[in-house]
Amino acid sequence: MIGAWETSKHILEFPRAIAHIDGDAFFASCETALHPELRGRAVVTGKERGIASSLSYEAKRRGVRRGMMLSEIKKICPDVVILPSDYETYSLFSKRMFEIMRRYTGAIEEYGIDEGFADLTGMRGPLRMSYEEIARAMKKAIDEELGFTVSVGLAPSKSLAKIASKWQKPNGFTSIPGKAINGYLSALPVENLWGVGPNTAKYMNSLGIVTAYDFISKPFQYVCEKFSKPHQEMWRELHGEYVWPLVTEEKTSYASISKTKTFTPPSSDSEYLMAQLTRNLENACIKARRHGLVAKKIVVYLRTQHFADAAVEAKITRASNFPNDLVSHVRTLFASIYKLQTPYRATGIVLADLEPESSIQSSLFESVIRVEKMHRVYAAIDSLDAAFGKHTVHLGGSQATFTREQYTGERTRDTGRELLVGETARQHLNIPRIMMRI
DNA sequence: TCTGGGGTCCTAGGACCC
DNA sequence: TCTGGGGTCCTAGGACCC
Repeated sequence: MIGAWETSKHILEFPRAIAHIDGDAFFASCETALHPELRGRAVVTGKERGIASSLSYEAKRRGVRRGMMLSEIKKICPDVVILPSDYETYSLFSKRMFEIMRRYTGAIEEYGIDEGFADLTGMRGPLRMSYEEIARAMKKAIDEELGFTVSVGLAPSKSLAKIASKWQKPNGFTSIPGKAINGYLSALPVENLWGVGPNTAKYMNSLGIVTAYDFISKPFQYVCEKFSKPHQEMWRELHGEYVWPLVTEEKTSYASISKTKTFTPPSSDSEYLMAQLTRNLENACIKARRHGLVAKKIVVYLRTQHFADAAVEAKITRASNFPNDLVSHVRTLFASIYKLQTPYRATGIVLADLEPESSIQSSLFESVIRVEKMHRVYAAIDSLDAAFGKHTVHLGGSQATFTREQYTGERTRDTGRELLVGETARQHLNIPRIMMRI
């Protein structure tokens, strides 16, 4: 238990200096940096989804909002430039941003593609600058080298640094020292806090807590009675205590890998839904193989038109990242939640309880030869996909999700075990449509 | 924000064990 | 066999983030 005395002593003697760096309209800014002729124009990314995912400030000024339909955007802003999101390219900008940040401190958390934290504590001496000077220098270097601006917040904790970076945007710099906290929080609605979503906001309002200041004014004891751990921690963070540490290790692994797909119109055709799930499974397995992970648990879920999700999961006795190993589990799970006559609008697969491939020792009872063979088969599939596009080789079961132009559309008798090859690769390599049965 | 896709963490409650 | 207490593990579901 942390007593009040201990807490405040900690704050007074050793306040942290946490900077939060947040890219301004990051995706749109990357595009503008690459294509200077777009400067000053309304730029929107998200073409592939049909809705705006990132917008330039000019687009915002013209009334475009995140999530807006592209057709609607064209109406209110006819000269808008609409681009597909190019994550590969944005990742390169992101990488450069974090490299610049690391010049000032090694303690960097890459929180998202367009934002991160830097712990500047202890760097005043070595850099011969105040914390504010360091944070400003960091911002200046990023702005100049990336070709677009970021907004920076400086505060004693992560959640306050987040508030600070959002305080003035774009191209903002805001510092919230411990003494100034109340001033910033008194006008801030609780729903703007990091970690407070619509449900918690509603709950807080029902307790008469409307602003962030209302929240931190409550005694800690009260907060412990009414809220669970994350919001108790948030209360301390907002008081200027450093509670949530920076996660500075590079993310090397995943807790889970999921793939979902929404389709229109909704469908209640079990064969079609199962085909979608098979394709979700193939996608998830591709990612798992790329990261050298195998799943011990698999989750299947279906989303109805009304967003009432149904999900079931199963343990996998033999951890795997091969779709043909897992598809029978998917079929069983699907059958247990699928309801006749119910239109579904999306399916999803989650691979969970992931472990490194190397940690799995094959049981004495299973054929070592078969496992070796599957590794070679999927190594070949992955390289064919790399050469001719994703899903060049796929299970017969996911056939129904592909368009006719791309594939022949024929039904296969055995959807679970046949590996089919896409037309382009077939013609180039002169291989049969049914590559093999496994 | 009438809703896309990919994640993480927390909690309550049940099963099961001494 | 009506009954006490405590621990651990697992699962389902909720909530939130970008």
